[in-house]
Amino acid sequence: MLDPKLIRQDLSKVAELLKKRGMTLDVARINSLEEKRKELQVLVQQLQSERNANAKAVGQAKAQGKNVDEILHQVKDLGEKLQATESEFEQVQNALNDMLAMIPNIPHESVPEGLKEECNKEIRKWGTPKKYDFEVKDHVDLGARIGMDFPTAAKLSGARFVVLRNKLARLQRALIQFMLDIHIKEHGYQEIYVPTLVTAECLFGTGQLPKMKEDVFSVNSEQGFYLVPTSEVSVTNTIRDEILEIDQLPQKFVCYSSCFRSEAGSYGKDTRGMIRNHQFEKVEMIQISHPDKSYEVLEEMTKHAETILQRLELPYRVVALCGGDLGFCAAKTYDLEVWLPSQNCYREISSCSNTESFQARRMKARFKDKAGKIDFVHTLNGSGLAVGRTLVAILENNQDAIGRIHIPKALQPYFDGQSVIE
RNA sequence: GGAGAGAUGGCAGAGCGGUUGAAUGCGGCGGUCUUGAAAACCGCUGAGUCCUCACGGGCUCCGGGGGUUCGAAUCCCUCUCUCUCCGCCA
Repeated sequence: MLDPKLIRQDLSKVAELLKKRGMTLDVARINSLEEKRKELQVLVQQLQSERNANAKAVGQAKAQGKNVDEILHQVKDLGEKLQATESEFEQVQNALNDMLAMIPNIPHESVPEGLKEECNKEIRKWGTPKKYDFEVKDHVDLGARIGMDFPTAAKLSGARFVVLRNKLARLQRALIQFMLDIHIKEHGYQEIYVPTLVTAECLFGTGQLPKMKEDVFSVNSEQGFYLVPTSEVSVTNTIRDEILEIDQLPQKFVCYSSCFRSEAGSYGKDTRGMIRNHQFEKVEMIQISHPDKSYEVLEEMTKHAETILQRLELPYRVVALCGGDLGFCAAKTYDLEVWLPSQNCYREISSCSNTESFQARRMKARFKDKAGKIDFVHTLNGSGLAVGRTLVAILENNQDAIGRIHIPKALQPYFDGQSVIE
């Protein structure tokens, strides 16, 4: 959520800045609602003040044993008037809040201009895609022989799921452990385990609701749970409604969890394989940062994700997303894209974003500085990494002519010291 | 699943229809004292929001929502969560 004060004071500037995303703000409607809001709020508070004064007068009169009929008569219809005004005010306020909740974050000034994917800016590249003197297979073909089982997954749950058997299941688990160990031991993150079934309130906090409702699965339960599309939802919401002491910052969490996405709106996209499944595993980094530090943190966190790819010897590039490609909450995002030989291109494997105070404001996550001044924290999140896609990348990049998979050195200790999946 | 108890400021804990945003204690901050520290004493110490250039002033919040009332932390309804006992269970 943007700062309501900013919206009030400089709406045209906000509208201008949002154009970078290709977003058009309904300035006229916001202005007229805002005007009404002000008028009604002043009126409501005036009436409330009157009511309070009267009630106090009654109390005092009674204490002195005086007759109160006269005061009571005077305030007879105040209640009704107040109630009517209050409900009108509430309506306007709700309408305004609903609009506010749908406005995306303002892009950082360093975000590349442009609305299309092609406008994303390559920041750096690491590694060189291998040359293969044979026809490369994609992960589906490679996986079929060694335990990647889509037919069975389809039997269980339908399209966009996978069953991993035997060594592939083991490989996935090794990757999770490997990533967690690096982030915990080398990058200083604290491991955290969280629920993957959460309330609507959490999803509002991290910005998936109300606008991105179609992307998340809701559970048909009494409690109205949702399945998290990323553990960012649960982890970031741990600080909802909190006022942290300044020395509690930064908070660095790493969390492994399953993630669930409905992938509505991506029909026909990546239908083959395990690039875009309804359920996938992810190791997620979250940082709760001081506002002054959050852009340093973003750089640092991106490097942390890169470390994993480097250790796994997977070629990748870092891309700064352009305005039009930014997620709803993000002020700035770096995507890490890993080389996939079968597609002959780089594909997203991690996304690191600074949401600044956008999520913090939605969830009232604040901190208190030394002087006692309270302000919103900045929240950042980054995949470190998407495990399923990492598995795909390892299979495809490390295949040989006879379809064996060579395990990267750094991962071998997590894989019983084995170097090959035959 | 059954029976009961509870939810108040950073924490502990009073208040159970009127001038209480809330006694008291602890903690925290500032000061006096001290070579320094401790102790003692004094003062301050919740969040949010609206109007205002400002000075100020108002409003909201005692787990969430609704109701009764001129007036609710206090009464009623409802939901959530926590605790105790019984049952069941990975």
